[in-house]
Amino acid sequence: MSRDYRLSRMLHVLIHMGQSEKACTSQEIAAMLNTNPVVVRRTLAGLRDQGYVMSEKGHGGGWRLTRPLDQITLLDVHRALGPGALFAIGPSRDSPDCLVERAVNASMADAFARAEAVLIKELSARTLADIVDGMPHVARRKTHHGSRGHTP
Amino acid sequence: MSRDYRLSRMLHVLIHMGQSEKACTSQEIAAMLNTNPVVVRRTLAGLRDQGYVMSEKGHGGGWRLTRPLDQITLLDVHRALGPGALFAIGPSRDSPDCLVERAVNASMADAFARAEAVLIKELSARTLADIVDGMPHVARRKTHHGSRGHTP
DNA sequence: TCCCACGCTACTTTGCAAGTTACATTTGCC
DNA sequence: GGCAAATGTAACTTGCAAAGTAGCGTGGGA
Repeated sequence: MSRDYRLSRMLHVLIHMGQSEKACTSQEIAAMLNTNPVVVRRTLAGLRDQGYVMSEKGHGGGWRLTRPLDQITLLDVHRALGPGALFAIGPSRDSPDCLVERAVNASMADAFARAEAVLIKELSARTLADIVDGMPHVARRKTHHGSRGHTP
Repeated sequence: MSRDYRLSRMLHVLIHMGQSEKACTSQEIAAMLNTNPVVVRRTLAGLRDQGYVMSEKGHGGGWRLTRPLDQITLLDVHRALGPGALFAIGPSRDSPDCLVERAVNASMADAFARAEAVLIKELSARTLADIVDGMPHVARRKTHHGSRGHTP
């Protein structure tokens, strides 16, 4: 079962944006993430619509953060990416009228809801600035990406 | 992103086995889950290998529980299904040398680990018998499945 | 002996998000 | 004004892991 790497990727990208003076183009971000510029635009569109980034067309255009890193939580980003499932495991719907299936799904839903509550709490308690603060000192000023772009 | 319904399905099936006097065939279980008998055998093989069910060939053969429902937890079943991901979201590996990516993944890993710990705790604290106890009284004795098999 | 039933391999199909192509539109630079 | 940089978005293709399926082997009870 393939995984959803969008959250990790966007957190990565947003921190780089927060540390850059100029706008980042979709092409540059695509190179950073080993993907296609169109995929970058699709993903960032959600963050733009929720107000965390803004985009500009034309020369010198690209993407910029709209607020400081300490005002964006991991939960903010997760939610801006849209209603994707948190858990890979879900309730089956083979026999909706079956009382056993209902009871099983109810018990699972309760267990998963508790775990989700913890995850939501954890994600909302961390900002992008916290992630930067957790990095080695030298890295805060100059991340791995030099003038020659992201290391493949 | 498709979901993994095996846990829910197996919990469903195991409870029915626990309430049945006779063995359940792969064909019967497949009908219950709207799937193919081969898929049922594949999935139950893991539970058999871990000792929760046993299988018998030939007339009157099929699958049976090896222990009472109150001695099987949701975690037991989950683990018997093999190393599948709990979360749909994962760490990206676009730039393994990038310090930002590492910091992002470390922060996410910590948050997800806390949620996973809660889920593991919840799943290990519930048995299949607890699920049955949570059902309406009449349903405990005679679940929806009558002599004519599972309702589609 | 026959048929029930599991065991398992090998191959095909499916679902769906990413990948890709293509084109429209905006915008700053020269 | 022309050109190139850059986003926006539709439409189509691709990749891939798990389910679906066909087929055959083997054990075992009637």
